[in-house]
Amino acid sequence: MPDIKFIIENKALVEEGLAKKGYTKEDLDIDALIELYRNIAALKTSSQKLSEEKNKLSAQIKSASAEDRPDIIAKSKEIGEEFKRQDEELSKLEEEFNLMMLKVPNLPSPESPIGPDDSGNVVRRVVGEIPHFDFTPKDHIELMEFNDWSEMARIAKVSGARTYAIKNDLAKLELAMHMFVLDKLRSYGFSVITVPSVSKEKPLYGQGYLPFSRDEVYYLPQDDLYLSGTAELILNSLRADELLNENELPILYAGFSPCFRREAGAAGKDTRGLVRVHQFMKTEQFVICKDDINESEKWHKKLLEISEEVLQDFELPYRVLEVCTGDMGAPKYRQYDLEAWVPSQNCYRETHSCSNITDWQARRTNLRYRANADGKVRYVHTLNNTGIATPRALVPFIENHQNADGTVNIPVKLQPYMGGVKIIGKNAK
RNA sequence: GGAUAGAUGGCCGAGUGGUCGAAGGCGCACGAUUGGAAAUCGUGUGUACCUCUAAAGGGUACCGUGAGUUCGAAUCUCACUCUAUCCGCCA
Repeated sequence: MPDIKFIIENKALVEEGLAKKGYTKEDLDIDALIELYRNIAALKTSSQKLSEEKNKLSAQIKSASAEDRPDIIAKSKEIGEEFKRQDEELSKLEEEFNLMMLKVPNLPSPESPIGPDDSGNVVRRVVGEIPHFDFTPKDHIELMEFNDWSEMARIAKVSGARTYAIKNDLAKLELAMHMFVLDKLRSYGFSVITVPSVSKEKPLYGQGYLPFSRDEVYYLPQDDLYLSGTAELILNSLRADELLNENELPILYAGFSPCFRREAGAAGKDTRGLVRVHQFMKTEQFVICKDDINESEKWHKKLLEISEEVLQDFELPYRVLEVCTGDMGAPKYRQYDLEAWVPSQNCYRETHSCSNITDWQARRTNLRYRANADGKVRYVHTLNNTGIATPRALVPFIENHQNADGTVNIPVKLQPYMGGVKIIGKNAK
């Protein structure tokens, strides 16, 4: 949701950005949007003039003589009626305009690779050695069964498809990963915060989930609430409508929450195991910073660096993908994905998604700050990145670190979070 | 679930029909004072939009949200939302 004035003044640029993101004129008609805005401005001017006149008359009434008074009142009433008519028309147009504005995506960074879909994503770097096993490696499901780490078949009976129940050392590992990442984020100055998984509707618009992908989110009609797909949703609205002091920035949150996704568009994909489930746990990095593209790009790099460090500490081979314009969601200015190596699938799978949203969400949540330099009020920039998301991250973790006897090595950095244990599994001593 | 109370500017808080964008305080900015700072004193300090513009200026709206009464609403009426406290229940 960029500024309408910016859209008018930079129409060519905006249309170019929309095209890069794969928008056609049918998706979003910028000319119609601008036309609508012009109509609103004209009507507003006209109705404000009426209001002005009416106010002037009202002010006279108190001091008017007894014989003038009825005339003034009558005139004022007349104007009032015309004003009401125009005002109603104005509300209608504004509602239409606002709905349209909610559909305007963020413009992509000039640095972002241009492409139609995920085929246009660019590998920026590949880190770590892909393991070569001198035995036949198990996939993560086999490892779980072998070590009595899960109840996948039974939980499907209870909770349906795409759910998981893991136990014993694997359950401990899942929680240890979050504790490890939360501690790391705290050391970088983030406030650790646990947040709810239910949300009212408004924050979904604030985040930019709505009006774009309603199918993806669980809805609780009895309470008119939604289940959150990520703590980003909650953190993005936590400070909504506030006017911050620049000295409060940047605000760094490490948010932990259970997350829920319907996976409506993923039918048939990753149906087994821990890769894609309806409910998972995520530690999220969320940053609120100044309205300065250099500043937010700096944070974007920093967030990426932190999650790369997580994967390195977990001793996982991974690659950094820069997501192309056509594969980015509407809110995003620039996006990197991290993908960790999954031996059983012989490919990299996404574990982290790191986005600079610039001021797009802040405009929706009305989150602003007063700049020290000139005292002006500006929208903040927001950024988000996965800290760690489980159980998905367990998949590359246990597959890459497995031994011939079915045990799994715990990387040195994580051992303190596992009570000093170096190897887990039924054959471990 | 039951019962009360409340929602005003960056924050706190006054304000029961026109002189209220709104007292006072805090905060913030600038200035004076000081060797420097604190304290003190002085001055200033809302947001959004429209119009005009080189700049200034002019105007409209906003006191939780929505409707209503009135020539005129922060103030009166109605509905709703949210918050706090107490009781009950509860991980």
